[in-house]
Amino acid sequence: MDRDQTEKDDEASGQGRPTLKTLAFMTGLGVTTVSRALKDAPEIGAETRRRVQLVAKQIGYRPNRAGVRLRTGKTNVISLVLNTEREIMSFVSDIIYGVSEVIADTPYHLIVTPYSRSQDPLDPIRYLVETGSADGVIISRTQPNDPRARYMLERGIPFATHGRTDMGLIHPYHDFDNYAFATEAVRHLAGIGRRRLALLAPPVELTYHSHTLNGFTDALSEVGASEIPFNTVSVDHSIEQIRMRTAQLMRRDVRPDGFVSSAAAATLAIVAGIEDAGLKLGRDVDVVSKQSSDLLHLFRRELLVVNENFRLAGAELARSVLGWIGGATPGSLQSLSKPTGVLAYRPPD
Amino acid sequence: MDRDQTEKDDEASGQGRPTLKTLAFMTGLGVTTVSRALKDAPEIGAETRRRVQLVAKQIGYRPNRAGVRLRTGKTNVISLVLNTEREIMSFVSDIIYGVSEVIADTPYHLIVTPYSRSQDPLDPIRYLVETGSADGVIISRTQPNDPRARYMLERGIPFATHGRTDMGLIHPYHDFDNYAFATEAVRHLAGIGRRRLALLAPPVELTYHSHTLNGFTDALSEVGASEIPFNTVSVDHSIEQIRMRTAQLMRRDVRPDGFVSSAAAATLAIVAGIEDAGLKLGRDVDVVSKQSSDLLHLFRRELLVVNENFRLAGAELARSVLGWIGGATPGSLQSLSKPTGVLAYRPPD
DNA sequence: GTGACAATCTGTAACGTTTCAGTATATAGG
DNA sequence: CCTATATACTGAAACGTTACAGATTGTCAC
Repeated sequence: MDRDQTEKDDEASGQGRPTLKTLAFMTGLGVTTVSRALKDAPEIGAETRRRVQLVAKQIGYRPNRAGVRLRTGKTNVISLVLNTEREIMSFVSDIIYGVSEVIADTPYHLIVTPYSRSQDPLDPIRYLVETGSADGVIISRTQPNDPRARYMLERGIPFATHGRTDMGLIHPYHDFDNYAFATEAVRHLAGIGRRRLALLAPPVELTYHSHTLNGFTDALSEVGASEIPFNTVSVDHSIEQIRMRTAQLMRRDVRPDGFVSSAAAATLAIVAGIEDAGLKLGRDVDVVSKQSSDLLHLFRRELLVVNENFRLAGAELARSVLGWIGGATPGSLQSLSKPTGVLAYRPPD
Repeated sequence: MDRDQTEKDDEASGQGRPTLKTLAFMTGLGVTTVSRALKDAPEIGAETRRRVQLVAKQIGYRPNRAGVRLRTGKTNVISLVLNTEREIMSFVSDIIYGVSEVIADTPYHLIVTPYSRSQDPLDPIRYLVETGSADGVIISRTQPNDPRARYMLERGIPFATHGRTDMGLIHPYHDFDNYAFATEAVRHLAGIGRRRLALLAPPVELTYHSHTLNGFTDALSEVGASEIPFNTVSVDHSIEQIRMRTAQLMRRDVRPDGFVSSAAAATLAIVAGIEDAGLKLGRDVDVVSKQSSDLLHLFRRELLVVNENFRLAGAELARSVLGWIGGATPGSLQSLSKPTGVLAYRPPD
């Protein structure tokens, strides 16, 4: 009956990962005190605080995530939700790096939550919310009336969207100014004498479709050019389809002498289609394209390009989510990035 | 003094997420029994087991990850460790999707652990291992003598490498057969009359550098062609540098009439460099390139390409790690993928 | 010397899970 | 009828953390 209290402390100096108990043992303090000292609670003596923090640093103490998560519900996780087949390749890579960059010196981890073909985009969101798997969520492929944003807004879970919604609801977002992109593209094409323009737009269901389209048509009437409809394909279509449709279009009597393309890979297809029809880029037709990495000018010197920085988008989105988690007001966490360093430039003939 | 026992059960039917306690309350069983019934433990009656599992399914019970992790140490997390600036773009995206595909119907989550410029590649690994943040790890940019693999092998944490090591240690890996790629490339070039070949190799420190180089030189002597050294740059160099060096090389007296390139983006730069020097692809020189998405043939019809499937690599790597976690022997979890559907084909003049 | 009060520190309980060491109940063996 | 033994279930403890409700000092006013 007398051996029960000496063994109670469980060899707190053991070789496993240090815990609060280890620290308590080493400093001679209680676990509670150590816990509070580490988070600068006010009722801990200044010297004690310093002492605890010193020891903690020395032995490389790191709070156990599972312990914190179980006790507080805080996961220290940001989830990036991605569509497995429709997402642009460079987007995935750059946005991940952008997010990483921002959360690097925070306790946050980035988890990637994919959803695949034919699955309801709401599924992964429901999963995350129901299982409380993340403190914050980043979604892309945002729609004007986005059920995911609505859902998360209702449950009060912090999130940020890549692209805006149009539901009269306020939430953090980061968006590229596709309206500005389209207008600048059209103006530039008009400036070099192009009059009949076609737009390879984003898929209709996404918000930036209308942004792009509005910019395109507004600028068209501003410069007095006309539109050659090209809405049987979007940037979501396969390379082959876009190529084929472009070739078809270019063989018509009234064919475009200028293209505006919302994605780099699609632009490759457009150019291929143009050349399939026996026409020449820069002579018969000019193409302005968005790109996210500086490669299109290697493809064809004649291409006119505008840069969209996905890495920046990732960083901005991460900042927004963290801001919301940190208590900032959602309305203050919205940002729009202007077409940067418009590289559209035509080499002299 | 009498109100203390009735409230003890904590309103287990409450509206929060269902827990084992909720299930225990609903079935009238003990928490322990429910826990064991859910995992098909032998000492639970057949009917009880079915009943519990039915109720669990009905109310959508999902084990709390933090609870499991705290109790058992199992994180149900696979970590993909990536270099933030050197990783190939399409690699990141495809490998993530490949991994996702495999872990989709497992309880595993994918977390991305980045490391950046000038940081010791061992840092993120140490972090993961020390904090016990993952049950399994996937690394890329594998070196012949890879400290990361050694480290994880020592600590007994399951991992898989993209690319092989050469340390006499056995561990799961997935690799593309770059030796075969290089030999096939050289043979093909020789077949169309090319005699002086240059190789744009992977960075020397990575294992697949020597695989590629060996395949290249072995095939060179086999076909009796000669090498034009081009080792001042690797696929890790910037587009601009590769372009410039290529142009320099092509202006020399003895210049290559064939290139083998280990990466698609680098190939763009090589072609640009060739054209900078006033030469023509397909006439003065041919280029064989690896690619991971089917875009290079759009860039220049004359390009000869071999496909490497990163999505497959991701899936294979995930399977390996899960296999190791599941108790399989590391030696049985190695795979090598052959150059698939070698598209190297020369359009007739 | 007593009471009040601030300043510091501490034990206990709880988050949800699994494991350990049982406790009942029934069945069979002698 | 009593003891073994298998079957089916259960409570308590523990993983590491934080919140709550004290507990122990010392200081100061009166």
